[in-house]
Amino acid sequence: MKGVSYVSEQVASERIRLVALDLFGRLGIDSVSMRQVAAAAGCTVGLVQHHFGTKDGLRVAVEEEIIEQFEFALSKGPRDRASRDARVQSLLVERPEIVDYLRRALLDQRGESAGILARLVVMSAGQVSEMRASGHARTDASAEDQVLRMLIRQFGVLFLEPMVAGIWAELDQPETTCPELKVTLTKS
Amino acid sequence: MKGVSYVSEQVASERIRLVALDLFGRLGIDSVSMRQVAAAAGCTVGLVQHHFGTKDGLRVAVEEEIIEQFEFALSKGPRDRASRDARVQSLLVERPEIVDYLRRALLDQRGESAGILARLVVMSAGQVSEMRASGHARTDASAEDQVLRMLIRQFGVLFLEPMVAGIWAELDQPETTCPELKVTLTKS
DNA sequence: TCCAGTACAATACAAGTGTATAGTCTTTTT
DNA sequence: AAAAAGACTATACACTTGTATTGTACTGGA
Repeated sequence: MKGVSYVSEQVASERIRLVALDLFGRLGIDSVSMRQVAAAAGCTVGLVQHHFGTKDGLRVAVEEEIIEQFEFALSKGPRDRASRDARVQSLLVERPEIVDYLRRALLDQRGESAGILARLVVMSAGQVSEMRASGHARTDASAEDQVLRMLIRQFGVLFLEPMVAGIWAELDQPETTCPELKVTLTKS
Repeated sequence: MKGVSYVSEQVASERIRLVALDLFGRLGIDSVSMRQVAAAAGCTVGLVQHHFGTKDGLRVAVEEEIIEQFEFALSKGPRDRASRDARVQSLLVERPEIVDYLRRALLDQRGESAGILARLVVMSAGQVSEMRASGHARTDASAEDQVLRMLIRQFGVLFLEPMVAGIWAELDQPETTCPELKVTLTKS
């Protein structure tokens, strides 16, 4: 046991999982190599293999981390819709890597990463049926609709945000790529 | 000049460009190899190189195709907002590969593919300023707002559609991955 | 006829990929 | 203390990647 413990001095396997989640979310799984992950985690490729076997094993571990966070946010605290939404929302705001990762998973549709979406849908469906049973949700609307609305309510804005931000970035500093835009906008 | 002309018997460079746009949009540029493009176009890698130089050259050509389609949709026909929106909308509906490609470009934010967004923003800004000048748009609102609204109006639904469809797919056939969901949903 | 230019194919190569294997420490267990 | 287990490194291998190079067939103009 070490006396001093820096933030970066966690157990290595956890550090690897965290940087992998970050890199996967920012760049996409396929665009991130095992060696990049190892370098970012400050270890060698062999150690990543030792802890997670293959790259797909690392992906599974990363998704497991996400699922755990969701389960935690859903299980603790009061069970009404507003409270739960707030907890999920604060999780997503505090950990944007998760949003990035899920956005890519949702975008890809196909591929192994689609599985995590199924699990989140299952969790949301479980929440909806529980809220229906406990009187926190109406029972005169279809459960599918409520699930979809719950997902859109929680992810919609966060998924769209980088897209809108990207457009805004182009509007704010268009002179780097297209000098005439700024003029057009300011004069009109 | 050939007497018979099948649909797949266009000039090869055009065929390559079209299948590249399709593959890039569906799988992402990085996930598509030159050899995949060549195979899908029914030629060899050498020919792709011959026509487009590098993979980045192919990407530029693909984006040029998209820009041309937009310019055509914006330039022809009546110039009021409703007509223009309808033309752009029908372009995007008829060619979903373009939507797929732009969704990825917008999602990636970084990378060379961000450039095409800048060009589309410039085009939209030009449209807005023209509509302001010709009285087809208000001048009491900010031009930035109008540009953003125009982009969201034209792309928003199409960008979101596959994501929502993905969630719906999980809701419709969840028994493949999670048997208990179907029960939960139908009984509640 | 020559010949220059273009469309296309075949192959070769260096770099990067995931992963298997073997080895060296360090810790824990007996 | 001896041994088993785990953390971690180093290296090698087969494969894919983008691209450079070279060669072949066909075209249209001189």
